[in-house]
Amino acid sequence: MHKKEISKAVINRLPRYYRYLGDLLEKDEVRISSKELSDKMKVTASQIRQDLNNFGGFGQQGYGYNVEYLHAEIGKILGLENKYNIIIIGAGNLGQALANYGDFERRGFVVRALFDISPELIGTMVRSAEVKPMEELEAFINDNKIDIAAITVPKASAPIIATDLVKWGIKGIWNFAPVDLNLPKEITVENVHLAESLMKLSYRLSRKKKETE
Amino acid sequence: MHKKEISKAVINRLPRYYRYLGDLLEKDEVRISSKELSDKMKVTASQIRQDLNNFGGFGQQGYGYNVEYLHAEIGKILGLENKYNIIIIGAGNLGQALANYGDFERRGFVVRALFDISPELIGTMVRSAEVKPMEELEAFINDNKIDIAAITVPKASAPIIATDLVKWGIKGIWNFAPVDLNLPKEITVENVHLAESLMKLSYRLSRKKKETE
DNA sequence: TAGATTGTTAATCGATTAACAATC
DNA sequence: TAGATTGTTAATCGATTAACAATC
Repeated sequence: MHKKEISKAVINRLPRYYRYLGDLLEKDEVRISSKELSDKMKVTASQIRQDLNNFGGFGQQGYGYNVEYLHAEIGKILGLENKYNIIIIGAGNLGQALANYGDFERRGFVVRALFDISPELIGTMVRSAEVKPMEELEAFINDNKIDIAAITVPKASAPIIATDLVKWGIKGIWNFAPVDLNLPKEITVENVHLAESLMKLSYRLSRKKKETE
Repeated sequence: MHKKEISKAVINRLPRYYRYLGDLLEKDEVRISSKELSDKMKVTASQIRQDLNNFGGFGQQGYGYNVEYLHAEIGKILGLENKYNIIIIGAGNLGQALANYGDFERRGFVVRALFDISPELIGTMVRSAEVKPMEELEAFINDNKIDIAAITVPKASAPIIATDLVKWGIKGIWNFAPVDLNLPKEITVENVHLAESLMKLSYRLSRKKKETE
């Protein structure tokens, strides 16, 4: 028997729920109703309840949801109870920015090393991770239990490197290169296409400009 | 009379069409049918035709689409025929990474300055843009025609800075802080939530792991 | 108990896909 | 002209919202 597949739209919303619940938790809020949360997040209460009920009944009639409990449960759903070892391929500004962002580590994502071809970068430290030469990549993956590789290299090299990474056993790829990686379906690829994000902004700006003309 | 609003799903796909057409253009491809493009992009040909016809009939029966023409038209739709002046608030690694990314400039997005509070950064150059003190922000916006402000400051300061930016006339915000900015609806905000992207990756990884257990 | 709010079913809305006549 | 492929309408599918009985 097949458990109903969770839709992509729902999954996309989960991290945002998690963030809002984390914020409430920091403010020592104990309980919240779907209605209150819906006001804050500007989505319908109905959608919140539908989304959560894909995973289980986390609330209580007449009361609402316990903030701490719901936060923890969504964290589990998102797989945040696991620890993830990350390597970053490409130690340019973006790679360094990712390595330096301490919030990831708080959530259990630990950057183990960066890799680059530039001799000036090799050997330097970014936060607590070393920049290593690409030649050591395969061995490093073999010797360490690496879960995720972030790709921040130029467009042209990204597909080649991705193929290598998969060959060497990487299962999760966080891709920042402006290209779609065609990899076996058992590999999980999450894309961050900054240029496309900027174009969406420019679309909306230029359309608003046209409206007022 | 109201022209039918273009759905968000369609707009989200436009930059990807634009990218694929740009790639084809570089390979000197002259024409492409919705079927061929659908094979490459792994979406249905029907969706491609539907999406494009929201904006006009760019193709020709029996022939398909002229790559160069369609690329240019989508560029116009996305507002890429305009030039955009950008400032970056926060000159940390991420801000510097954005300023250094030359591809944006090629598309008409020019970084005019970065702003930061850190004395070590102030006065330094990132590519062709200077890091200036936050005190000069208001004057700089007044003296230059700034279209977009990228926010790469910590979560706590982001909403305050965003409010100031709006007060000083900024209409477009590219927000990298992990917070939702509640601004007047005439302000266009495009969010890049890296932590949420990483959580989506971890969700999918941990679910695949469970499946094989 | 009475009031509040969930969990869930049913209704609606919107987006995607299929089909095909129009036409290059 | 015959073949190919668009533009567009109609059918299907999926996601969101509304409604309300269940129940804390």
